[in-house]
Amino acid sequence: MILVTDPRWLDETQQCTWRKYMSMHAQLNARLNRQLQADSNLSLSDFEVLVQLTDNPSNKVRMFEVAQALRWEKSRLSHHLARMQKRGLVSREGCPSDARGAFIVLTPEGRKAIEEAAPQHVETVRRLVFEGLTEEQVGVLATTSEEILKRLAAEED
Amino acid sequence: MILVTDPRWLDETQQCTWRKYMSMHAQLNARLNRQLQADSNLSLSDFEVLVQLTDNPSNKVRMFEVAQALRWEKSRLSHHLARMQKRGLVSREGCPSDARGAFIVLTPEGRKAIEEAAPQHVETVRRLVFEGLTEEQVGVLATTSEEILKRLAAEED
DNA sequence: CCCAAGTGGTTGACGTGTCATCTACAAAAT
DNA sequence: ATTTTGTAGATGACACGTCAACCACTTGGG
Repeated sequence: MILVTDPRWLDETQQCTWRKYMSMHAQLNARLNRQLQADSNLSLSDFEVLVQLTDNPSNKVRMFEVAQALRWEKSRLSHHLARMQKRGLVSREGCPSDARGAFIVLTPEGRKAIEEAAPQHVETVRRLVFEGLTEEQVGVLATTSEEILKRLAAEED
Repeated sequence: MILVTDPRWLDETQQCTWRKYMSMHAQLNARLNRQLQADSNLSLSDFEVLVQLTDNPSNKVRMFEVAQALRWEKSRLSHHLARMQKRGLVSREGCPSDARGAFIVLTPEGRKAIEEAAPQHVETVRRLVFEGLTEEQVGVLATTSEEILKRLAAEED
């Protein structure tokens, strides 16, 4: 029986925290997806793409910029946009200054969709997450996320 | 311009925290999946199922118990087990006391797979997550996860 | 100018997750 | 005993994500 802390393993607290965290996120994510889908016929991914478009005043962004912002693989974005385009949420437009490139453009329906979806979605996030946390807990969540992001970035191949 | 805090929206800090959190989790998850896949040819989901089996001394668990423990939809588990069975990681066995039921059984290959995968996986989690956090931050992560889990459970339809 | 290397984006194959529906059996109600 | 209701699990259709390979264009040496 080993009682000293092996630096290569997780202690009881860490393991328990890890399981709770993973379970929490999986369920939270599933819930948010279901809520969005049921109320607005959008997935969380659709929502994130639309946010990128509305964040930009021209409602028109280069694909690679969206991919960078969301840290999506380009093929994922390509597939996803194809589906969103088929549903009329976005359209594509060539880029004059770089013949390879493509703009993705928010359509009126896309705008309508996110404007209808946002309030309920945000309210769900607020109710499930922030309503139950103190300011300090929110602060720790932010710094914790930052720290992990830093480590992920540092190990980028 | 509204300066008072609207209880139905998120303030700047919350919104920023939320975006960081979501981005962090998405990347962390992707990284863990890639690491497992590359080193052990397992997905995170495979891993979680195998953990359920090794957690039980008989290495044999009823499907609905796994589904409950992981909070997976039964159809998801059914599909996933079909794929795992095809790869030889688990096998199925009828249940004598309930003719509808099925046991899922860890095969020797399944045991070998998780025993090889676990150390590297745990080390990756430790390095990316726990190494950078203080004990207190870990504690807050645990209580935060618990709080959100509580709220998810409370709203269960 | 030309060619090699890089970048923006697409495609196909395949594993994964959800929903709705279905079967077979079990348990409770009448 | 029969009928209803519920539960365990499978299945098919479809949305989603990743990987590897690809095409078209750009860029940066020679």
